[in-house]
Amino acid sequence: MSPEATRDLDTRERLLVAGTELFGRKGFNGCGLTEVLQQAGVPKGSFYHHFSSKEEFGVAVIERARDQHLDEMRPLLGDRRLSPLQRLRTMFEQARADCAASGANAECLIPKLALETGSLSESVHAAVKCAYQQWSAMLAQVLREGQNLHEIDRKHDADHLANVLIMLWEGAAIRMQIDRNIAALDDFQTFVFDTLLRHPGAQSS
Amino acid sequence: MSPEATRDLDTRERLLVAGTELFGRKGFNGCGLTEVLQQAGVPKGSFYHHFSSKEEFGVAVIERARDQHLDEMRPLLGDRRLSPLQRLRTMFEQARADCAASGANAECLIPKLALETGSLSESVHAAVKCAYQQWSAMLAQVLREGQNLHEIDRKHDADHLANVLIMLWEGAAIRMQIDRNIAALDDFQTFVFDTLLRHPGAQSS
DNA sequence: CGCTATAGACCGACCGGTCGGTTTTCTGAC
DNA sequence: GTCAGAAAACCGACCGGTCGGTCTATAGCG
Repeated sequence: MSPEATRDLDTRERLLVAGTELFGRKGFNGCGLTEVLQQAGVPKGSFYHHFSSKEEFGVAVIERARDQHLDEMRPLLGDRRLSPLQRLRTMFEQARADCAASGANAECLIPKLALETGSLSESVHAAVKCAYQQWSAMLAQVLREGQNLHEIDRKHDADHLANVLIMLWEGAAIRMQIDRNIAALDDFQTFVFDTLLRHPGAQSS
Repeated sequence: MSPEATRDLDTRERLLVAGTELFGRKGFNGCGLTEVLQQAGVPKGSFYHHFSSKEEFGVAVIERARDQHLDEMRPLLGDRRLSPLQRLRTMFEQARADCAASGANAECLIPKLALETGSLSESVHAAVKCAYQQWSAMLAQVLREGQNLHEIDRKHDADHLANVLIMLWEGAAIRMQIDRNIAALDDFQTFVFDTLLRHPGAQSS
């Protein structure tokens, strides 16, 4: 990487890191640009060199969170040393651990920002929908594998089930944020892995 | 009711109606007081006679939505002419119809506002938790009845299941707001009533 | 009349964004 | 390698507008 690219990414990245943390905590409209800039240590003129508006910045924060989450999910869901069900469990346990450590992860941040800014722009809308589609597709693939191996109950259509799992996770994430503890995520894990996905006759190991 | 009380409630109620609609659409921080006042046709001095701050107003909006939702749920979940499962189905179908008609209902509005204002005050927090506890208790009671009648699968603990249903509904509500259609709520219905709650051997009618 | 409720001008703070100036980096000519 | 000019990136004072809240005056009511 050339020096100017390093400089460019450094400032921009610092902004995105600060935006991710502050928008996650205070919301998009609840946190002014000034605060983001202070935390990132970037003056206003620099900000507008990189992003044409706060809204474009918000889209970039969402896209970054999405891509990071996908990068995290991919190796976990693709780990062929484990069975499909184990891969799913590992992935959700990692997500739970992320939430326990920092209070939120991309799957919590993105819908939160989307709800708040949903009436603003098509860019936000498109970025969020893209995230959901990718998450859903990845989950559905692993679910299908598990069903084919008789490890996961075939009662539910895999695509439908993937959507349901994401919705349930989002609901649990809301409760976590409201309750300020991760009990809801534990409920999610228990429900999904101990009963919902359980194949009649499969071992729980 | 005395005339001044009518007068008092009229202005206050107009504010709460406007707040419910605008906060639901634009969020708490995304919608300024001026806009609420314009829609309600209430001058600023009057607003501050009834509410000491925007935050207190937000809490009142949440509490009103919660109580209205409970008032709506109660007769549906308590209708003994129907079986427990049918009562649940009717209630969620009514909620779905509310969302289809107006874009949201209390169960969508409350977590949305809670996420946005969660770092603000204990009052919001307390009001939201109270809502969840009441919804959950009501659902759990009906689920338990259905399980006792072998109408609803006993695989899941009723209290746990009530929490899961609420989380799943919240997740579906988020998707609805993001996708701008109610397909996610239909997925919720299909999943919950056609598979999840179905008692092995029970008729679907 | 006294109290409640309304009315709206006003306040300082904060908002997102603008814009002229400065510094740093890059590029091509010599 | 040096240098001059251009481009990229940084810098922060400034802007008009909006924000939530204050406060004095007035209207309405019993």
